[in-house]
Amino acid sequence: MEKSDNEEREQRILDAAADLFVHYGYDKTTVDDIARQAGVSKGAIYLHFKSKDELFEGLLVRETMVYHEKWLQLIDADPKGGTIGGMYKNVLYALNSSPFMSAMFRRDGRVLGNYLRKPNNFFRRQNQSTRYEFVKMMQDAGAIRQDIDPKIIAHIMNMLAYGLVAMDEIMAAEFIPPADDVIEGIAEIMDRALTPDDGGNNEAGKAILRQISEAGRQQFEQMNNQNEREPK
Amino acid sequence: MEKSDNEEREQRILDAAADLFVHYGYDKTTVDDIARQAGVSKGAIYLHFKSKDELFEGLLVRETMVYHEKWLQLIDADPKGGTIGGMYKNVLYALNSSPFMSAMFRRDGRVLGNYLRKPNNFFRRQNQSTRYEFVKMMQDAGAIRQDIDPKIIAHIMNMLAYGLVAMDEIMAAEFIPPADDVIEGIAEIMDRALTPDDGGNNEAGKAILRQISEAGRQQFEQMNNQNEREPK
DNA sequence: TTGTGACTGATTTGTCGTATTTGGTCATAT
DNA sequence: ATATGACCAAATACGACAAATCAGTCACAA
Repeated sequence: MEKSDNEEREQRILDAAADLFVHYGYDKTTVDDIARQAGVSKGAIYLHFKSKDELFEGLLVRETMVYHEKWLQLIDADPKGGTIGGMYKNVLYALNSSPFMSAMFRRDGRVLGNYLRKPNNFFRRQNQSTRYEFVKMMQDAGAIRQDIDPKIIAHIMNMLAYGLVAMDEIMAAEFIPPADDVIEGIAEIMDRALTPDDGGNNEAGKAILRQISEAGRQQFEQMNNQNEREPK
Repeated sequence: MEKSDNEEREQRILDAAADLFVHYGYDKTTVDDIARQAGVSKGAIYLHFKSKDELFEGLLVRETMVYHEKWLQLIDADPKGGTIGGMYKNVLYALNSSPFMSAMFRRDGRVLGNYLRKPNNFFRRQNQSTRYEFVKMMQDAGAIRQDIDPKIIAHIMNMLAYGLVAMDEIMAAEFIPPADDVIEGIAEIMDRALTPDDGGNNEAGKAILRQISEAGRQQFEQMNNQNEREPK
C-alpha cells in the first residue's frame, strides 16, 4: 500500500489546502501551513501525497468529482432539469458555488502560481472540451434543436461559464449583477433559443444525462491514472 | 496651439503605435521604436503628444471612435441590423476585427503593461458599462422583449464579448471554433431568445441606434476632456 | 516656424553574494 | 505500525551596487 488509508484525515488535509490555495495561492501556501490548518504534522501529509504537486492534483480531482456530483444532483432535483436551460443553470450554480473550481476554470494565475509552470501539469494534458460531448448527446436526445452546430453551442456555453467566473477581472465588482440573476438569465435565454419547436423531451434529457455523467467520470479517472503512470 | 496640426503624421504615428503596442506591449515598445516605424523623428512625436501615456490614450481614443463608427456602419448596411441579434453580431465583428480594441477589452496585461499602474488611467476612470444604456433603449424601442431585466442582458452581452476576445487564455487556439461561426451563433441565439413575440421593429431599432451612437460619442468626448483637465 | 537627434537624469534591469524559507526525508517516539 | 518534527539541500527572497535603457528636453538645423 502506497498511501495512508486514513480517509478522514486526508479529507481534512484537502479541506485545509482548498482554503489556503484559494486565499493565498499555490506559491504562498506552504506545506507547513496546510499541516497546521489541518491539525496534522507535516510528515502525515507525506503519508497521503508524494509531493506538494500531487497534493494539489489530489485536490483538483476531489473538487472536480464533487463539482460533477453537485450539478448532477441539482439537475436531478430540478423539475426543469431536463431542458437545456435547466441543466446548464445548475452546472453554473455548481461552478459558481466552488471558489476553487472557479479559480481553476479561469486559470487564475494568482491561485495557480508555479503549478502552471510544471512541465506536465493538469492543464497541459487536458485536451478537448468535455462540454462538446455534453451538447452533442443532448442534441441527439432531442433536448436541443437540430439546426445548429453543437460545437458552437458548446463553445458559447464555455464563454458564458468563463464570463461568470472571470468578469471581475475587467469590471469593478459593484457593476456586476448578482450571480444568481445572471445564471437565471442565461438559463432563460438558452431555453428560448435552443429548445426544439416540439418543446423538447424533459425526461429523455434527464435520462441521457446520467449516462453522460457516468462516462465523464470514467474518462476523468482514466486521465487521472494516466497521470500517475507518467514519469515525473 | 498646443499640438501640431499635421494630421496625416499624427495618424502615421498612431498606426505605428497600434502595431507595436499590440505586438510587443506597452512596456517593451519605446518611443524611439514608434518614431522609427512611423518614419518620423522622436521630437516630432512630442509635437503631437505630451508623453508616452498621452500617446497611448490618444490611440485609445482613436481606436474607440473607429470601432464605434465601424459597427454603426456595419449595422446600417445590414438588412437585419435592426434586430438585437443583427446589431450585436456587428458589434462583435467590429470588436473582433481590431486587435487593439480586443486587447483593451480583455485588459490584456501583456499589452497594457505599466500603463495599468498609472494612478489615473483610462480604466480607472471609466465607471459604468455603456452596454446597459444600449440594451435599455433597444428595449424601449421594442427591439427586445419587455419581460427581462436589461441589466442582466447587458451583462450577458459583456460576458460574450469577453469570451470572444479572451477564451484563448484558457483554451488552446486549436479548440476554439472560427470567430465568425461563433458570432453568427451568438446572433442566432440572441434573436431567438430576445426578439419580442410580435417580431420586433427592425426600422425603429435602426433609428434609435443612431441616437444612441451620437449620445455615446458625446459622452466619450466629454470623458476625454475631463481627463485632460485632470492634473497629472 | 517646424523638425531633428544627441544628450541627460531618472528609472529599470542585471548581477552577485548572503540570508531566509520551504519541500521533502528520516531517525526517533508513541 | 503509525506519526512526528528536527534536519538538510535546494529554491527563493533580499540588498547593494553597476550597467543599460529610455522618456523627455533642447540647442541647433532646415
